[in-house]
Amino acid sequence: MDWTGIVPPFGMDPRPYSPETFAGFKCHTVRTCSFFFDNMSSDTKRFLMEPRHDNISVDSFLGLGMENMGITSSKMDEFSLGLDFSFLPDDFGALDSWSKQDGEAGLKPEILDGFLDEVEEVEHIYSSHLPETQVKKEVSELDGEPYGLMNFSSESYSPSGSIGLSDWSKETAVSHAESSVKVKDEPEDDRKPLSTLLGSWVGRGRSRNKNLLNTRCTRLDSFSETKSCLSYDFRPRKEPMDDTLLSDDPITSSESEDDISVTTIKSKIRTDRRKHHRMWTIDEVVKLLDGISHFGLGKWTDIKNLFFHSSSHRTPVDIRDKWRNLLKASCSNKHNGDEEGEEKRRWSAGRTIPKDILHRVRELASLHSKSLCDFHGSSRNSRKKKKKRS
DNA sequence: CTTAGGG
DNA sequence: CCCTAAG
Repeated sequence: MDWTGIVPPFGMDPRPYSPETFAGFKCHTVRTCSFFFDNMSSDTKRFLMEPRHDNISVDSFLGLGMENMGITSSKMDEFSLGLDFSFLPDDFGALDSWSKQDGEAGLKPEILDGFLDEVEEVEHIYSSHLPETQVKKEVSELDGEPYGLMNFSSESYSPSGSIGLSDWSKETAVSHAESSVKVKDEPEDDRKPLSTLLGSWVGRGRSRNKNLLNTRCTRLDSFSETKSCLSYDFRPRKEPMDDTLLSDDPITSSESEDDISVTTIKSKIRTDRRKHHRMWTIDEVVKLLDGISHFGLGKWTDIKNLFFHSSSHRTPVDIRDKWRNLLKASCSNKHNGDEEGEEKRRWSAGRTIPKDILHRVRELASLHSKSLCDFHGSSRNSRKKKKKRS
């Protein structure tokens, strides 16, 4: 097989596994199996690798072949911590009955659905990289297998329509094939080491570009790392979402994933990693102030879309919080007589906000009838905060 | 979903 | 930065 253009997960060499068998079914050829395996989502891999037990360390699998990439196990810990396989049941009775070619007994629909989604994604990847004839050939090699993995045609279930891991994989594959990961209109793009990047991939996805992505994570807010959001979470944070990619997705959510199953399966393993703290730059603050003067107070989403569109971080809430802090600072800092240059220097040290900025803050605040210095901590006789919207 | 407010 | 309650 020609490996060109086929990108193994996370830059791993595609061939270290060479599993003759895995997932309980035999592979006709190593290359078929290996390819199939590599392009499978991690969830599916694990599902197949560990049909009965849920307590095998993910690291032990993910670490496979990673040593020669200089990825330490501690870094892999960071990576694996962010993964949530909770959508899989604790016992894999479904698979057991399935393996006995019993499609009915003990086969929980939601489990099957989830698994079929994965299979679909595998098929998706599969067909996206191979000529059709070759696909059919390869698939037919698997067809006769006892588990009949590929026997489930895509019409045997309603496609979830979720963007899915497959799309992300394709995206990544393409980018890697072109040996250039495009970061669109993100000037302050700071490339992070792989460990950090992995950490970003698996961090909480919630509220990241939520206004753009919520179509796929509908009603799953509370479960940041559920299956449906996995693909969402899996994106590098620095990578702004491609609007075209989003908009051309006809089906907007995987509502079929009923809350009950998600809720019941929801894991206790909630990796609660905070978003990386990003210092606000002067430029960002200026943009924020410009946004407020443009839209007025409270139009955080508008401000975000117009002035922070290229900043994939900085959610409307972030912007609002920053304004809150600026307002507070403008109050406490209003009796400051430092000269300009000194302020700028200290700003870079993260200490003081330039006076002109605070001036604008106060200006805007008074312009919008926002009483200054009425924050809880600022004055001891904390007045009631009265807000007036335009 | 978007905002406001508290932590 | 996070979470939650309100519209």
